[in-house]
Amino acid sequence: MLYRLPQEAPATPGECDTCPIRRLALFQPLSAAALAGAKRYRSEHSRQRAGTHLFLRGEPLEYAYTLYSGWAFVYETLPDGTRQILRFLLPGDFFGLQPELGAGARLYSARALTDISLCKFPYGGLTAMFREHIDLGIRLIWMSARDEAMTYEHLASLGRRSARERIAHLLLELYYRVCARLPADALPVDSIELPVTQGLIADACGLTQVHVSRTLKGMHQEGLVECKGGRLRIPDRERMGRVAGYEHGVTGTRPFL
Amino acid sequence: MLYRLPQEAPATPGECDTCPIRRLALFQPLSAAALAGAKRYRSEHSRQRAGTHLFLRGEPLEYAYTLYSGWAFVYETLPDGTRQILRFLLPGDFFGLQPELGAGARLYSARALTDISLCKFPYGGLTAMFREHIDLGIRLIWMSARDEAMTYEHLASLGRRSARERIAHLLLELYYRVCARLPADALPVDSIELPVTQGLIADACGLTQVHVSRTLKGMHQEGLVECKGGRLRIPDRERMGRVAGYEHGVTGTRPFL
DNA sequence: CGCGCCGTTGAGCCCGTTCAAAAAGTGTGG
DNA sequence: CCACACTTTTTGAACGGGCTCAACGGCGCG
Repeated sequence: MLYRLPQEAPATPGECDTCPIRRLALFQPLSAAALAGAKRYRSEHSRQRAGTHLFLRGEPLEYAYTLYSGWAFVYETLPDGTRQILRFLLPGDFFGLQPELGAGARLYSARALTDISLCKFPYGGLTAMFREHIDLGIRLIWMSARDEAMTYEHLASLGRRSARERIAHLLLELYYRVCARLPADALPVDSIELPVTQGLIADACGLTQVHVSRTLKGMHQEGLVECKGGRLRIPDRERMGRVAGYEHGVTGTRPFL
Repeated sequence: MLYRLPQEAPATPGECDTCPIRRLALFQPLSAAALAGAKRYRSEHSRQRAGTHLFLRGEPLEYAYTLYSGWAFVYETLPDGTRQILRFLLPGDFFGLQPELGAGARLYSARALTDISLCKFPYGGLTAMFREHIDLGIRLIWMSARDEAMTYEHLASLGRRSARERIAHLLLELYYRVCARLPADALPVDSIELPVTQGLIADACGLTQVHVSRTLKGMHQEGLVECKGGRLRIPDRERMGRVAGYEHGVTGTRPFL
């Protein structure tokens, strides 16, 4: 299945100064001059087909990445063969940075969900890059803080929310994250493209695919969501938010980029 | 309940240059000179009683923290009143950094588990501090990457591990994290002090206190753990690691600081 | 057309929950 | 040192949300 994502490939892929996702990405705070300098810490822009493994648990640490277009995900496989998706990656997301414990081996894996393109940053140059471009480092700190908050929300889901709450929460999150990457004048959109199977939803929510199917059917019958054929529509986000168990007034209804 | 923790308060609390947890903490990479400069971004050293709320969901963002002595935890309370513990905090841990979404309000809460002391960093000065002391920023980036990996492991627990696996995993993690904070010549220790009730274990593992009690009893009968009266002993860490579902050879048996 | 992946449906079971109550610690004040 | 209150842990019995196993239908693709 081929997904044409809202965020099209740029006219000149690999050229940071015209990069359409810079607003969301690591390089956001850099001036044009600084950008030119920082680019040498980046190896070539790379394209990967859907299904490609970007890295696997146990492999040595080589690159950190910025996802440029398409979808990907970070996951862990447990001894019994089950899988837990740890994070869905959307354009602009920075990932693959990991401390050099465990003999410098990857602790988890990452895989392309659609055809993607990404920027690669060799580990060897990272510290130097941050030292040379402090704003990059500061930007990364705040991006990490954002991602941490998002992961905490997932922890609360897996620990304390019911199946339907988890699913509602995940779909709503993905909806908002996708919207945040659309050009402002395209909003609001009625439905988004969602290249995510029920099996993947299950692996992200700590459920079985079978139970996701049943739950999703129930939610569909109540008019809460339409999630089929790679598209997602949430007729009433307010209501969906209540099902997802959002506390009113704090997170608001637009949790994360 | 009063817990005397292994890491005693230092002779001169608040003096960074003699700080016994610097090895693990944010200030680790700084030279003595840099340390003196960086200290002005820190407000006074603060002590709190067990049970104190360090911050609550919805409050404005004021400080980030380094926990100096004692135990604390970060948690979220869901609409139905249940609680999910997101992170246990041990001496040296940096926490409370959060992006300024949600109208600059805290998205989750933090609470002291024992009597604690901590260093407070006003939000207003953080960016300036990182800009002035690049090494601090870089250190924080790597600490965040470590914490992210640890949180991912928790996600995998809540999503895909059974009750006994989750509990084994959590206890083993806490065991190693405590050990990493003991002076090297005190190791190996037979048992550690663990100021954590079954209710807290339940809230961290996404279980009920009742089921934690039963599971822990079973594990005790098999000789896997002794977890009572605020002390934890793990007779056979190798075996415990297998129960926890560690993949051999990657994480090894010593996952995290 | 046939194969593989994805989603649906059904039946039965089990892990962990819920509700309830008692027992065992732990800290406080007389 | 004991009495009392409170928190933590234990134990029992019944329930149920989500899982397992299994089969079938639909759709895209070679």
